[in-house]
Amino acid sequence: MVEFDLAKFEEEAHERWNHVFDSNPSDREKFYLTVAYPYPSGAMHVGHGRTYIVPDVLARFWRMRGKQVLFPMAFHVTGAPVVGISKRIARGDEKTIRLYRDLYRVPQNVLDSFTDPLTIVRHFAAEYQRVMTSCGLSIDWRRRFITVDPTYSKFIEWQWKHLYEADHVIKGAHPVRYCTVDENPVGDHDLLEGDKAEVVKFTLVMFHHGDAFIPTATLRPETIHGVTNLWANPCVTYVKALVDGKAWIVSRDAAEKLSLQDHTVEIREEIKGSDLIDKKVTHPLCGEVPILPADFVDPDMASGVVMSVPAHAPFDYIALRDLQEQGNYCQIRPIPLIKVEGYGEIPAKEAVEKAGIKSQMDSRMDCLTQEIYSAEFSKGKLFEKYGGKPVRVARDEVAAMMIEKYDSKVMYEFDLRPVICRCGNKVKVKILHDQWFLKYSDQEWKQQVKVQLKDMSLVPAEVRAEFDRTVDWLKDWACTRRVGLGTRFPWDTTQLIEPLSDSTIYMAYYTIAHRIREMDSRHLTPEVFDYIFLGKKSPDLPEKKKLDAMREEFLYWYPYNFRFSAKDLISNHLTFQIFHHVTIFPKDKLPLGMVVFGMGLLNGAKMSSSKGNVFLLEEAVEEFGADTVRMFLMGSAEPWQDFDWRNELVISTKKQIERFYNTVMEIKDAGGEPHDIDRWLISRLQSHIARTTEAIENFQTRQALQEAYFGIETDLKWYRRRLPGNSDGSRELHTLCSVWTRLLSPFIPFTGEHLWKELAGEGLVSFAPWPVADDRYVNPKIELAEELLCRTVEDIESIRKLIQITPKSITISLAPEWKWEVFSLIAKSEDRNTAIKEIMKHDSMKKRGREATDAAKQCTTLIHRLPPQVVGPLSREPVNERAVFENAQAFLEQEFGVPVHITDAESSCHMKAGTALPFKPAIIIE
RNA sequence: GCGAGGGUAGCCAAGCCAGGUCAAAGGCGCUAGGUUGAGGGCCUAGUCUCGUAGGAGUUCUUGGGUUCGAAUCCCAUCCCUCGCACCA
Repeated sequence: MVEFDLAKFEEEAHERWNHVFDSNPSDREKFYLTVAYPYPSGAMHVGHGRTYIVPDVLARFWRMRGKQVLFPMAFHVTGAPVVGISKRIARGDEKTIRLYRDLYRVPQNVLDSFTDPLTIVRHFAAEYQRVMTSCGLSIDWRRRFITVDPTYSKFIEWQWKHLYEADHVIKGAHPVRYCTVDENPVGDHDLLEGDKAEVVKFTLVMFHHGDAFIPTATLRPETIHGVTNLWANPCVTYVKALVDGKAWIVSRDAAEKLSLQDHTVEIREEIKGSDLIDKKVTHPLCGEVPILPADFVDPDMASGVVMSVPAHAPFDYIALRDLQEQGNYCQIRPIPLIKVEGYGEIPAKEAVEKAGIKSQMDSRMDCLTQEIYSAEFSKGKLFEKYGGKPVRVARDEVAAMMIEKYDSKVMYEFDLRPVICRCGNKVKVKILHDQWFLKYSDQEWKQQVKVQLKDMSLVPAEVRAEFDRTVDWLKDWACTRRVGLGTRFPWDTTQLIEPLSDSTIYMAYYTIAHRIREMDSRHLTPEVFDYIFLGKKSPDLPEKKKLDAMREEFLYWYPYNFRFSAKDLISNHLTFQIFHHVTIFPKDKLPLGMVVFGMGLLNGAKMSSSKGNVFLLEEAVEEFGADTVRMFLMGSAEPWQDFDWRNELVISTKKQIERFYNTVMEIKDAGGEPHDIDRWLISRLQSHIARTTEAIENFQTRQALQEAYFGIETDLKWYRRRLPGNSDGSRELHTLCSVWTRLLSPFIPFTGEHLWKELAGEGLVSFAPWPVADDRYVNPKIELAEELLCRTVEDIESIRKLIQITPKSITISLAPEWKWEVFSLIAKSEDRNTAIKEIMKHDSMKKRGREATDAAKQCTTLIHRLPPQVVGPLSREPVNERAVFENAQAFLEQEFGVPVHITDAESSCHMKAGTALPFKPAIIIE
């Protein structure tokens, strides 16, 4: 007998699987599943493992069910991150190098070549393919491509032509992070600091000062009515500049920023901050107010001047108070304008005093500010005299009104500072023109997507709400970039198509990927793709034969049946792809279903490559074996749930596989004659087959394993316990082994192949027929009898444990026939509460009196406790309990090591005998 | 803040949609016993409280409600996780 050795099984299987999963159109029904292709910028960890193993299990399952299965894979290499990585490696960034050298185990000579971004993705794409193969993924690798292949770019260009013609691509302006030294937009990877900072939209409230404007930047324009003063920093140098031909007074930093945001700016003169103090300014909505000094005003924050609303802003309140305590500006009073539940007249004052804050520098000030802003935004209402509207409504209305009537402008600025480019310069916000958008805001387009969503099957069902909401919420998407790898944007070749936008219909490309490779990319005009995907004929198509073959593949495979992807992609990729599909493809080629994954944890903490909290998939496979990794990942949680990788649990998974293997090897050649217990085993097996099948059809890998592994194992344990001492089991066990191996082989294909060779001799289990539950083998009577026996054995055990005497004999006393009548009447009755009354109306029961009522009550309790699948048959037909126990007498005596007697309760004089109920005989241990 | 999901025994986790099969599957950990004995062994039993007869009592975040009956349905509450975009 071959010892359990996963490494050996893996080697054997890989040899036999060479190219067997390559899949071509055939006369069988197809099943096409795709999973989000990886961005290969680093090594695979066990979290990735799950993402690709789930579809593989499904692919293997449907293949065994006789479908023509397509499971392809490609690599997404477009985008910016890898460009940043290569730059960091080139300049010797320690952190990056450590990650790649130590965690991802890239040899030094390879690492040296990583200064070229394409080399990085090519290296890891090869790694991915190698590790995926080692995990046993049944992928058709002929169809592999990467997203910078020239043929793929042609395909993307074709797609965009259609989007453009459908009016979904528009040009606009967009604020971006921008470095004025590099003269380039700044991506995440180019930042030294401030990667959390977001661009927010400030309203510039324009105060008049002589012939000039003093713009103050605010997020709360509705508070204009409560302005008591402005704040300027006396230590800062301001400038007077002509902005779009009109004089503005702003900080020097602000002047430069404004020039990046669609304003012409000419600086005319410098003004010391101290010269502004005590000057008066006016605004039509709040009248005349003074400018007061404040150190906290940051010249790098928007315009460098802010308006002060001491009633509602803690910073303003406390700054004003400080000045007043020195005896200045005592005539200024906070002007409240917002009523908010939970606060009195002047919320800022109240909050500051309640918290006992003494100084502007108090670290709690930010929290406090946040708290008041939130409360006012969510629950606040303007006073009646200012319109009485809720703050969240008034904010936008006031801003719009001030822009229209009072010269206000919008200014973009970061919500956090500093934001520093890796060149060391401060990053600013620039409004970029020539920015292209996908018009996801288009209501009609949204509507088409919604219609399609309705027809799609979504797993798990709960995510439907999230999809619906995402469609409603999507705004225009900036779809072109200036840095990174990717396909050139057709209408502006200085820009690239953004990586999420080039990954929306590539599932269609898989169907032709292995054939289009043979074509010259220069021949791949839009007309060619129109023919392949849409069947549109045009003259002079090149290499018509090849095109026809591709058209045939596409028609056969498309649409895909299921797409698998991570949960966090719902709000972009998974939804985008529906948008693009509905535009380009006809109804019968639109996606059919999606499965959304949960995320991976490592020992309870979120897996993250950047934090080093990952376990590499390759290491896992080496240490525990591919089948172990697969079975653990599939069995520890359902695909859409989060799973937690813990080594000690993985170890026990390996033991389970070993136990399965050893059991099959032990019992497969048993040759005994079948008994009743064999019929029981095979009967039970049918429901395990049915339930496993149903679970996998519903993507419940965990449920399926529970059923296919533990369900059958538990039965087998009971079976072997029930066998007479001298028996190894019957030849039925061979059937069971064959079924069992096939049920588990999608999960543990390597062990599966090895066992299948032992069992069947030839052929691959990967293509063996999936077991089908056969009703002819289902025997409810025998299952019920065994259930009765098993329950009785459990009862005997629990009594024996409790009384702790050494028993000399066991008597099983069976309930009389009239109790079966009672049982059946109660079980059948609609209302089990009134059933007792009904029963007592019968004369035969009346004469038993109290005894009958008690029995009825006990039966009611029992019926509630028994599973419905037991109660149902019992109510129709009593079990011949005597036969069950007499057949099992030898077994019982062997189990308990004492003589076992079977009696009728009615003829017994033992006081316990009266407690006998149907399906629950009285047990007397003496 | 907005949107989606979730809180079950020492831990992980099933059950909840279709209320009585629920003191609540399975696993891990722990405890005891067995295994004539190496190897991240294997097997059996126990693991809320009480109980010398298969039982009873109190549990499923918290507080209410509906019901003969609630882990499951309704309302409220507290806490947690994820997404909120130009980033794959």
